[in-house]
Amino acid sequence: MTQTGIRLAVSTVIFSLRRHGGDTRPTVVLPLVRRTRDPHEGRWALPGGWLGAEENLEVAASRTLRETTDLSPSYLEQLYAFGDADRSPSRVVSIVYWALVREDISRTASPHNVAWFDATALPRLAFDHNQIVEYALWRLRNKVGYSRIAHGLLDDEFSLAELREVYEAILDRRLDPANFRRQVENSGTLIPTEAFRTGSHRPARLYRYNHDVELADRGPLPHRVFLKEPS
Amino acid sequence: MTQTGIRLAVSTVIFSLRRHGGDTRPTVVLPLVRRTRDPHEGRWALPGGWLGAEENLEVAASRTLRETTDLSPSYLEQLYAFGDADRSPSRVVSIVYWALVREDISRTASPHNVAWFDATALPRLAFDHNQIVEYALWRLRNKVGYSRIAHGLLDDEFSLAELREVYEAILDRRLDPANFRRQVENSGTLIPTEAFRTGSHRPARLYRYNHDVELADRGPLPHRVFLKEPS
DNA sequence: GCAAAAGTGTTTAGATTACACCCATGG
DNA sequence: CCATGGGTGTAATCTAAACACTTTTGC
Repeated sequence: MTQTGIRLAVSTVIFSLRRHGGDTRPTVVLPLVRRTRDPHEGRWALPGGWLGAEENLEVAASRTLRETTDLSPSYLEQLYAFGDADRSPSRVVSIVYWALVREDISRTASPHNVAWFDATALPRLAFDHNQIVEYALWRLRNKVGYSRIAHGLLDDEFSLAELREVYEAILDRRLDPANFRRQVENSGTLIPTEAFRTGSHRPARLYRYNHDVELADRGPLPHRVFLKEPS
Repeated sequence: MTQTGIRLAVSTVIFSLRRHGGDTRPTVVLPLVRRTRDPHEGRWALPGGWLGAEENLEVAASRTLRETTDLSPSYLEQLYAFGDADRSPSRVVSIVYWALVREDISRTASPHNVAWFDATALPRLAFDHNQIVEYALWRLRNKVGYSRIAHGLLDDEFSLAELREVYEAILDRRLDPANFRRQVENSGTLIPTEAFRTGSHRPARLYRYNHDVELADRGPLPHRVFLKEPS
């Protein structure tokens, strides 16, 4: 009944946003860690680590994420368990999470073995991590359509244009500002504040997320009714 | 670097349909296995077993499912990894799959420590298996709305009424036959045959699933969802 | 013929889309 | 005043839902 040789790792695909030029549109970026030992020494890999003997999975994801990248996520959800026998020289089953980090937090200095990459232009990563990131990106794009996870990439207060930019960065297409406004207004997830984002043109009202509204699917516990997902 | 005391199990929530009375509507049922040893001796539990040292996760799910219930699924998908430290007296992380089994196959004699239960009226199960079944049911209900998994509970050829009954059993509400017909016809997933289901009233045309159409969300890897024969 | 399910047609309400247009600000 | 993004209005289109109606069988 003893099980030998199978080790359990927990890794996380962390998404954030980054504006590369001066005031260009944001793009989806993620932090990777350069491996300092075999296998795949020198390659970039997802942040992660071994599951502690008495540690819950989600706690392990938070811990390894913090230890390797020094980040704390605003959203964390299990993605998938990857366990093919040949995905690593030794037998490793990885429980992979995915997370969102606000742009300002992801801008703090990273450990020097950590670097941020554009999510759509990754080098060849260690193990099966390219596939894992692809799946996480698919889930992110999928989920932004029927939940309010986009808020996990923004500050407490934000303008509708800023929220729309998050959607546009994730979905990689432009959205009609007028229709976008109505959609989110009708969703009841936003509370208007009295503050405005002042800048080069007409000030934009700032909104705050309505925390009374139920959060979407953080795993097996919540109960939603009947939603649609694109295929 | 060694990891001690954490064992990896693979379990599966298996759904099928059962007509209880003479020609009543089908309900969703699932097979459970009575535990013959501690912990939770005597309680009903999900079929499963330990992950083999060189065994892929999906293969382990198929194998343990076959070994404990003698069933072969028409659909198999990873559900979630449950790993809370206190979910079992010893540390066990369970990779849970969920599966569909056609009604005729589920009617074959089960091993005598296996029994079928109505999915909505379960006794208190071993470990956290009640929660797991709840989540699998939620996923099934969710997924039936945007994919064609319902076909996994039917024979090769079926009438629209039979397909609708599957939806109604899963969603636990009646659907308008006229609108249901149009929806599935427009989805392009059905191929009409020249056969008819003859019975007490006007014969109903039989349809076949269009295997050219891609199914939604089958997990991260480019693998097929509908399994052919027992693996 | 009658009952009941198979199958078609139509109407309505709501959501999505496209886009015209006004508003408010910095410069 | 002008350029630009903020914000509103509206018509066309698409979809889901409700339900009346016709068709075809067993009895």
